[in-house]
Amino acid sequence: MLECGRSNFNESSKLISLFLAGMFEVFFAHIRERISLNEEEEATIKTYLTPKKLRRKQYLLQEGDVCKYFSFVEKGLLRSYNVEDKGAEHMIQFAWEGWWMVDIFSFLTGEQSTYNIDAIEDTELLMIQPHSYEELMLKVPCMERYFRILFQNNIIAKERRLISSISHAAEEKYLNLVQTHPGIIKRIPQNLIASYIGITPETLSRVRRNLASKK
Amino acid sequence: MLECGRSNFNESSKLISLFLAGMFEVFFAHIRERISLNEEEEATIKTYLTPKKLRRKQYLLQEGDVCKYFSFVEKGLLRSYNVEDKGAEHMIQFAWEGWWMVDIFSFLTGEQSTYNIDAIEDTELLMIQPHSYEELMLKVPCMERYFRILFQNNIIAKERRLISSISHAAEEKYLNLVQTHPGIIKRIPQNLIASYIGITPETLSRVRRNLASKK
DNA sequence: TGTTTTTCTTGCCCTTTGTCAAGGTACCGG
DNA sequence: CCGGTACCTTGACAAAGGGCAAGAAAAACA
Repeated sequence: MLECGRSNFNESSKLISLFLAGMFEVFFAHIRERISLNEEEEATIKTYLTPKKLRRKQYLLQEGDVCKYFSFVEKGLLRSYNVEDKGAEHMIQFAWEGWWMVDIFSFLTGEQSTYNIDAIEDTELLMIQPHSYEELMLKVPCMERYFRILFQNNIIAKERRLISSISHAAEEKYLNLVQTHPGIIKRIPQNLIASYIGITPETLSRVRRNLASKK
Repeated sequence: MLECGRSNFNESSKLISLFLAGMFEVFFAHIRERISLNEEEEATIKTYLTPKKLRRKQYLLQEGDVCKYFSFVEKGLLRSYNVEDKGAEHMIQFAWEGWWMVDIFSFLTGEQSTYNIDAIEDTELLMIQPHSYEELMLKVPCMERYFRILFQNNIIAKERRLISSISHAAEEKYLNLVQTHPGIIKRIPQNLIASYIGITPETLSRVRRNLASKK
């Protein structure tokens, strides 16, 4: 896979190699912000990743299945959520360019997931499986460091969301979200945002009306 | 520090060594559940840890200070919380035997903390400072793995708390907490538990009365 | 471009939770 | 053992948010 730099490439394989290079662009930019890698390590990492495309509304994981992929979003937008007995959906996470998506519990333990993951927009992913995840960190030890740093930052983000959730009323929770993720608002339907902050779509609509009239 | 196994120990230094061994008991048990260590590595790790005792109500961190310690609870019980302008406290985390406590954002960035951390019970800690934290992982690489695994599990726990928080009504949130941390209820005052799940002490009191009458 | 589906807004009413205040209970420290 | 502080419970009322239903607006699709 991905043997670049050979001399007898024709025009079409140049296009393929360009396509493949583009495929990892966001991914390695993200990693290089956190750790440094040499070319050999980059090449090794690539062999552990499986690219995949998802169309809008397509599922990556359904409740009851085991989460077999830790997925990096190169392009597009995913959501994870669970569904109550009564049918209500609760947004757990969104992931767009530069974010990972997974049910980490199911991924690590192999137990059935209670989450659903699907695509809000057409999406391009790089996926890694549980055994590859473990093996990659043994083969390329600095990836252990990368994931440790990734998780540190995720804990900070989750802790902030949690504080907002237990501390504030609907309006403040919404303003908080707009502030921390200004980009989110334009790409994600309002009813999903409402669910993400734990209020109904009607309440969010009213909150936004009040905010608009205040200004 | 901690050079054990010398032949000329007298009675009193035996007592000291026993005391010091007890001091790390919970800590190494916790680590050994996640990774394996040889004696040399254990000895190295010990040199990075500072023991500390806190009395009930004593502060480990106050809002506005920088969080200079990543603290492991050997014995006792800590809480972290922040305080609103109006004076309301919001519990962020509890930590008892086998848990770490820190404002990880402030610890990693050196920026001022918005958290307070204090002791609910008399507490014994093992603390590590930011530069030691980074250095330890370089000297004992499997500690990088340990923290990666620790953070993975913390993410799972935080995600569950978050789902409970955005999905459920007061009663369900309380039952959820009782189920995931049965031990918590006995040691932590009810008003702090209420704050932890984002409801008022009055509401929690009513929830508990309803639950008691249902049975 | 027209049609269908999804998403958003609004009004009305009801439930849940918060607020304030008072009184009781348990626990801690001298 | 006694007094004070912290904690818990209860009631009455207020406010915030949820549920339902209908219609408007926007987006997707063919």
